[in-house]
This record gives sequence, C-alpha cells and structure tokens, in this order.
Amino acid sequence: MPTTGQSESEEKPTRGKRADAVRNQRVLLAAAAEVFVTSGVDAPIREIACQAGVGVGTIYRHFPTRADLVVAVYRHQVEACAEAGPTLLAGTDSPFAALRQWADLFVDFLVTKHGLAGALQSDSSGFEALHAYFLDRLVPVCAQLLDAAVAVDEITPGTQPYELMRAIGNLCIGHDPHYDPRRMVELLLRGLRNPRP
Amino acid sequence: MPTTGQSESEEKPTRGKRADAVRNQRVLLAAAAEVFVTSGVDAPIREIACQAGVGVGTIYRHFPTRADLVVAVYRHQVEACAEAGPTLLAGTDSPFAALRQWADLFVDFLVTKHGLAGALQSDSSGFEALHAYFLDRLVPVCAQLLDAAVAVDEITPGTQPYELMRAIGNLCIGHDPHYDPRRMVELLLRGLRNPRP
Amino acid sequence: MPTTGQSESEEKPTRGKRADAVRNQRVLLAAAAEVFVTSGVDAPIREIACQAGVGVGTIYRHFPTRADLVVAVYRHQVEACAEAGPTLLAGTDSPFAALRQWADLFVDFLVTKHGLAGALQSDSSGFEALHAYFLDRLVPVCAQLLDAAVAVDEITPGTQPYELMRAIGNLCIGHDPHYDPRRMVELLLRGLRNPRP
Amino acid sequence: MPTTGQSESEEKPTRGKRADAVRNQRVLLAAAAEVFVTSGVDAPIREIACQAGVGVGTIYRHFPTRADLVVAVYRHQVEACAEAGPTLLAGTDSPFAALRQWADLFVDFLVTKHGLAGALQSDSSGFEALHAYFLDRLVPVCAQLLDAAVAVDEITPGTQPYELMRAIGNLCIGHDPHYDPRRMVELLLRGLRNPRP
DNA sequence: TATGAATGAGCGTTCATTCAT
DNA sequence: AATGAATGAACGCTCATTCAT
Repeated sequence: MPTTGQSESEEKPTRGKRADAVRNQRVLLAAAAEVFVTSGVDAPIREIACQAGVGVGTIYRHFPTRADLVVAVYRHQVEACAEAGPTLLAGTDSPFAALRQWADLFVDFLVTKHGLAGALQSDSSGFEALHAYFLDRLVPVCAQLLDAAVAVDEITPGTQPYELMRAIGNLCIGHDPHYDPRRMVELLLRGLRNPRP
Repeated sequence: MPTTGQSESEEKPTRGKRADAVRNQRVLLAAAAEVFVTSGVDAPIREIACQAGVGVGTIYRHFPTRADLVVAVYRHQVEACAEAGPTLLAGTDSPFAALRQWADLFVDFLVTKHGLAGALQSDSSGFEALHAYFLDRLVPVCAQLLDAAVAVDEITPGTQPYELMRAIGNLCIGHDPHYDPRRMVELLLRGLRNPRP
Repeated sequence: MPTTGQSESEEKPTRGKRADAVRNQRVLLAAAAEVFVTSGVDAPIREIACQAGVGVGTIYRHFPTRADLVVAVYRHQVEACAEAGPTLLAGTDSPFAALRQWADLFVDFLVTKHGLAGALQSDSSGFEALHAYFLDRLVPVCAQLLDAAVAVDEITPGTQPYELMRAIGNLCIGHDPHYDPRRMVELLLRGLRNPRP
Repeated sequence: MPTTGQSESEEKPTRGKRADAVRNQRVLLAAAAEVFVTSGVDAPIREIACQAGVGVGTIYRHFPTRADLVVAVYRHQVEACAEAGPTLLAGTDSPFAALRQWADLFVDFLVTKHGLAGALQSDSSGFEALHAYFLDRLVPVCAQLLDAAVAVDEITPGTQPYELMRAIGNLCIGHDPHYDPRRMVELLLRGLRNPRP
C-alpha cells in the first residue's frame, strides 16, 4: 500500500453529504493539473488555490503535503500505466516489444507533465510519498515485463526494474527542442537487447 | 581538504597584493565545492559565504552570478574532460571504446558533484552561462568521438552529440544506493552500437 | 493616537470575518502614517510592519507597492482637499481668495506629512501611482480655481495648474524651524496677482 | 568659516610634492561632478571612484563624508554665485533687479546639478556640512540684496534671506518637462515686490 | 599614501504554513 | 468544513565603510 497520506478520498465517492467534498476534490485536482502544466509541480500552493477558487487552507486540508497533491493528480495516469503492463504483455509474443510499448506510455506520461520527471528524482524532503507511490505501483509492473523478456532470452539479464525506471524517468527531465527523450529511451532499451540472434 | 580539484586557481597569479585575493578565491571555491556537495548548486549564497568564513559581498565580488561560481568550481574538471576526448581517441583503435571511456569520465565527474547534473538541466534563468560553458566546451568533443565511431561503422549514425550528452547528464541525476548511473549509461551506449558484427 | 486622519477606513466594510482584516488595515495605516512622520515615506517596509506589530507579509498583502500604501495613508486628506476646492470657490466673491485658502489647505496637508512633499517630487520608480493619484485628483481642482481667478482678472493668466501645484509642493519640502513654507507659498501666490489696482 | 571638514586642499596648490595630491583631487572632483550629473549626488561612492580611476579609499581619504565631496565639487560655482551678488548690486540702480539676476544665477546653478537641490533640503545626516557651507556662503549675499531692495522700497520688508534661499532651492527640485523652476522663482520674487509704485 | 578586498547590515520580496473566524 | 489573513524565515542583492597590504 502506498504511503501516500490520504486515507480515504478518491475512487469510491463514499456516501452521504461527502458528495460535496468529492466534488471539491475534483475541482482541486483539475486546478492543480492545470497549474502543474503551466508552472511545474513546484508552483506556489497559492497559485493552485487561486486557480481552484478556494483558499489555501482547503488545499492543505485535502492534501497535507505537496506530494500528496501530485500523487492524486497523476494517480489515474499511473494506474493506467500500471494496468497497461500485463495487457501489453498478453497481447504480443515478444515481451521486449511489450516493454518498449510500456516504456513509451511511461514516457508519454512524463513528458506531458512539466517538471514531474524532475520531481520524481528530487531528494528534497516532502517528495517521499511521491516516490513511494510511483515505485510501489510501477516497479512490479516493470519487473514483470523485464522478467518475461529475460525468460525468452530477448534481453540480457541483470538489469533491475527500479534502476530501469529511474533511468527512463531521468531521461525525461527537461524540455528542450533539441532533445527528444523518446529517442534516448529507445537507445537505452536497445542496450538491453540480447546481442544473440 | 575540499574536493575542489583546482590546485592552481586562475590564469596568471598577477602580482602585488593580489596574492591576498587569489588566496581568497581558493577559499571561496573550496567552500563552494563543499557546499555544492552538501546542498547542491542551488545552495544559498549565504551558506557558501558562511562556509568560507567571508561575507556575502565577497562572493558577489568574485562571482557576480551563481553560474560564474559554478563554472569556476568545476572548470578544471570540465577542461580535463574536454582534453581527454582527443587523447582517448588517439590511444585506441576503437573510437567506440574511446567514447565509452570518455563517457565514464564524464559520469565520474557528474556523479561526484551533487546536484550538478540537475543544474545542467535546469531551465531556471541564471544558469544559462553554466549551460553555455558546458556545451561549448564538451559538445565538440563528444561530436568528434561520435563521428569517429560512425566513420568506422561501430555505431549507428543519427545520434546528435548534444542529445547524447544531455542523456548522459540526465542519467546522472540523483543519488541513490539502488541506482547506478554508470550501468545505465553503459546500456545507453550499447544501444548506439551497430548491430552488425 | 496616530495622526492618520482617516477614521472610517475604506469603502464598504463588507461583511463576515473581513471585520478582522479591516481592523488590521487601520492598524497598518496608522503605523505607516506614524513611521512616515518619523522616517519619511521611504521608510523600510520592515519598520512599518514592526510599528504595526505585524509581519512584512501583511503589509505586502494589503499594499503590494509602496505607492499603494502612501496613497492609502493620505487618501482621505487628498479627497478632502479636492472637495474643498469647489466649496471654497462657491463661498466667496474672490476666486483668488479661494485659491489662497485652498493652497493653505494643501500646505497644511503637506507640511504635517514628513517627507510626503519630497516623495511627490521623487522620480524614483514605484512612486508613479502616487504621482498619478495626486495629480489626477488635485490638478483639475487647482485648474478650476486658477481659471476662475483669471476669469475675473484677479491674476495674470499663463500659469498652469500643474506647475503651480508642483511649486507649492516643493515649497513644503523639509522641516526647519527657520523656514515657514506657508509664508513662501503666500509670496508665490502674491506673485500671481494681477498688478491692476 | 565653513564647517566643511577639509582643512587644506583646493585653491592654493601648497608646495612640495603636494602637487601630486592636488592633481589627484582635481581628478576626483571632475569624476564626482561627472557622476553627479549622471546619477545624482546620491550616486554610490564606488561609481565615483571608478570614474576617477582610483580606489574608494582614496575618495574617503580626501572627502570623509559625501557632503564634503559635494561641497568641494560645487565650491567654485558657489563662490562665483557669492561674488556675483555685490557685483550685480553695484551695476544697477534697482536692487530688486539685481536680486532677480542673482536668483537667476542661483537657479542656473541648481537646475544643472541633478539632485543637488534635493540634497540641499535633505535632512539626512551627513549633509550638515553641505547645508552649512551653502548657507554660510550665500545667506549673507542674499541678505545684502534683500536689504538693499528694502532700503529703496522696492520690496516689502519682513522676508528673511534664509527662507528665501530655501524657497528658491526647493523650487528647483526635480526634473520635469512640464515644470519650469525659473518661472516659479520669478513668481516668488514678484510676490516680494512692493505693490505701491 | 593609495588601493580595493572584505565586511555585513539592511532592503525588497516571496511563500510555505498556521490558525482564528 | 472552508477561508484567507497573518506570520516570519529565507533569499538575492547593494553599498557604505573599514583596514591590511
């Protein structure tokens, strides 16, 4: 279980007048997503509150730490990414091809979120929850893909899922017209490939 | 002893009482290097001044912008790295091997400097000078290595030196016992390799 | 009690917990007025915050720029001065007498505010709003008085309201027991007088 | 005697190797005058030192306070202005006309010196010497002119030379295309005029 | 005597975070 | 539960001034 910090919320609307709160959460998340795109995940809390039309206190109530907010904002995409792993694996004969497609999804996700990749590497306190959630959720998926590819001799064994994910994440840091993360990730994956025919 | 690395400081020592200032520059650079390791290259100027036992004004006198300071701190290593390129190329039959060794030097450099790799990707203003210096100095070297390797068919053409350097730099972001940048860079370079035997 | 002069503060008191903030605004304005007397309108923001017993952030929240604060502190007096123009004009047969009385009010206002007259001449950025407010509000009033006096041949035409106001303002700069701005303004106005018998 | 603070220097080149120092003073004064025009009399000391091509210490050695420097820079003009008083008085039948001409000289002087008029009113510590010098030197001259005009019934008695000078000085504060100090000073002097023919 | 390196107080400004309403 | 006012630490930066060389 992720050490996110939000105990309930999300997913199940629960019942009763909670509907109010749930609606509010949605507004908050939408606003945060908006601001994250514009100003990065380090944007001032007040900017997000303003965009959502609420007070800063409301943000803090729902998301005690910045990481909680980031996690909540991207939870759906992370879930989607996690679920895509097994699906891709099931839909092809080549686990390596599945890995490549999965990496592509992951990259898609990261590059469209301004600064998210950077935040994932940040060792500044307050992002542990973010790290924890991403890793808890995605490392097992990546492991499954790697293992499968190793099992059919498509790639050389010895690469850990965690380091591969970090590598991919790192490669997605920064926006630059002269730098295409996807190509570099492709290179990285090619490096995994078993040289044997 | 601080890990500054630059033993002789700058240019001609000039003459006269400048000896005082020159000595101070050393102290400043040592302190900055120290603090950069501890708190990253974004560390408050005050912290550096404090570590050096000087006033903030002294820092500003010697290094008007933060980038000036960072460049000064790492100039020697960058120069060494730049000069190593041609040397390595001359010392081997395989340009790809030379590239690998060069990348290793570059990685050595980056991973020992906490936060430097991150700063290199930072798009925050005030780091342009830093970017400029690194790129001006190292991209040509990297280009030479890549071209040579392409020329002897060791690697697939089409990868730009700039993107390769950024990729390597990115891979070096973050300190983590479970993540070894060197291995990931190795993977990346293997991905460049021409599949033909 | 501070010599702020504004007793009712701002516009509609609005409702709800804003009462708190409104009260605070009063404290802020009183403190600022106090400090302006002591240290001039260039006084450090911190000093004002300290005098008010609040954090600097509170000042910035209410008055984003220094000019905003100055304008707020003196708004009531400026308004009173602006409204006095037509009133005085209506209450006398001699527009020149009205002008003299009006000038007296203006001087009263300026000499009791240490440094305000100076700030009005300051060309330092950040005071544009202050200039704008004073001029927008008072120049038309002064113009009306001048025009009326010219119309009845009490004064020589050709003097612009703006330059007259600046002159009066300038004459009020500085505190000095041996210098009475009022007398000098009186001289200036006498200089406007039509030499006709 | 002015309480300027510089005991020797200036005027008499003195003798011996002092020639060196005298030459240096000239350079300093020229530089200061230059900078005062550009950046006002509040310009950073370092800017003046830089313009003069000397160290800041040298400035401080010669002119311990900023006022000392300002006084020295403008001493010649002040002297000229002081000496013009009696001369003008001697050259005309109308002391009032002389006063007007003298005021014109004074205004000429002040308006060509960016910020000098302002500095003259500044009550910030460190400008006492400046005040003292200007007043010591010019008030008697102004008094002579006023007395003479009163004596021949050209102007109303009762105006003190000090307040008149301050008034004129004040009217010269600020640079503004829509404000002509000379015209306002003319108005002020007209106000002194005895209404009877 | 001249230099200019060094100092550090001080200023404007931002923002995460708390808490009374 | 929501608000947003208040707080104050922290940072970048500028200069007046001192003093070792």
